[in-house]
Amino acid sequence: MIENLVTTTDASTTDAGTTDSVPVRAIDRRRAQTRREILEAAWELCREHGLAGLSLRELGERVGMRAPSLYSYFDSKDAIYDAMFAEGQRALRDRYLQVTAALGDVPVRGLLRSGARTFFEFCVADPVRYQLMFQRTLPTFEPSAESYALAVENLAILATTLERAGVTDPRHVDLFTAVATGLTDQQISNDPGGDRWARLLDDAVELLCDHFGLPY
Amino acid sequence: MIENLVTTTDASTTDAGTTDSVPVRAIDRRRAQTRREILEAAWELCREHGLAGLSLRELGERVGMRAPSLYSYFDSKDAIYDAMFAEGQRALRDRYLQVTAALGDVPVRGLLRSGARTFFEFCVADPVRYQLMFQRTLPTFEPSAESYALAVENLAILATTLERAGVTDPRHVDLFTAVATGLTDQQISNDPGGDRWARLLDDAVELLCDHFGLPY
DNA sequence: GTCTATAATCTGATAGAC
DNA sequence: GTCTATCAGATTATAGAC
Repeated sequence: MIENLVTTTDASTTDAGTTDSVPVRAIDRRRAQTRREILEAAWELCREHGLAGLSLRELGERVGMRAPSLYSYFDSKDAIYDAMFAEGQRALRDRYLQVTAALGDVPVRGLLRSGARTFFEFCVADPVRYQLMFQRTLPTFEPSAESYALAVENLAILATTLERAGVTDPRHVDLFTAVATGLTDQQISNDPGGDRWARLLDDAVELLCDHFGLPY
Repeated sequence: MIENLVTTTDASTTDAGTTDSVPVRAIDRRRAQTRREILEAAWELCREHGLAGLSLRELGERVGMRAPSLYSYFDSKDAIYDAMFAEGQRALRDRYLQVTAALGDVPVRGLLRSGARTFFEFCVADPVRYQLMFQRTLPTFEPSAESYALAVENLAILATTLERAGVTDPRHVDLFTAVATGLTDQQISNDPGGDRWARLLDDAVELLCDHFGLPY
């Protein structure tokens, strides 16, 4: 899923050489592949032991290497969290763009409905990712400037979608995001695996659209 | 604040002896006082280093004793978290009861408005407490049966308040809680110390009341 | 790039003297 | 009840051989 999610914040942009470029690029590809494997294992471990329960020993073991070898791929543990954060933001962006591209001239309420549902399902699908991306729970970790920029980009996409739908009042924007995250949060915290709040999503969006005075 | 919050889950119910009962009770009081001091220091440290950043050595140092001595007051680190969780639930209950007692025959919308604001302000006042009470972020910690019962009691108080206001549809109850937690969560995560979402609270409640068809 | 070895430090928890 | 000493690990991170 999400095949072309590269996750290389540093491995690209240096493949301009022409001579010997084939083996070099093969090595880069291998390296990027290993980074992906490490991150995939990191996600697994975080789902098993909680976000803060990630250990480099166990992570190394999971990908078939010793903990110190991980430092060939990431500068620190927080750098791994940062790559995961960025990966999550990219995945959300791809999901947003994919959905908004599929909908051509859908009515504005449908736009907001599917926007809210896209966010909701993305978050519910992986609570640990949600925790990393949207909640301040790891005291030491703070996203890098590059990763933070991805988060800002996603907020911009959201704002654009709302604007396309005719929601321009900042208070309305904030209310919309609050309702969406509230339903999401309750679903994750109080009915994991269920649909108790998911079933309220469309009604909530409709209610907000009425309040905003949007056309049907 | 909240003077009579005793936090003794185990220290009471054993003061039936008549002979020598005065010094025994004095010792119990001293013990309970020390427990309170430990918990107060634990809150402080969690606010400084995050919920998961609590360390028994540092906690002992903060209250003027060595880490092992803490085991005279609490069975384990998780027992400390559990006492904090219970303390939070009791504080919320006291706040609820205090507010609903002050309002006698207030109109139903006013009841919901102040109920939502009570919850909102309680949570925003102490994000770490909010995290401990309402978010699953400490992998090892799970509230004890007694502490969990306090949480259930608070949910019952909330349900009763909503019912008093005429909100009986379970979907409406869930929507109300989702909106309240959504505003709360956004305020804590994206505007700590500010009032960006606090200012939307009354409008949101009014919107929900309209939707529920409640009288003014 | 991967390894071993280890630094340096932290952790929660226990034993037993006093 | 408090202490010291310690268990039995855990942790991230680095040095240096290969």
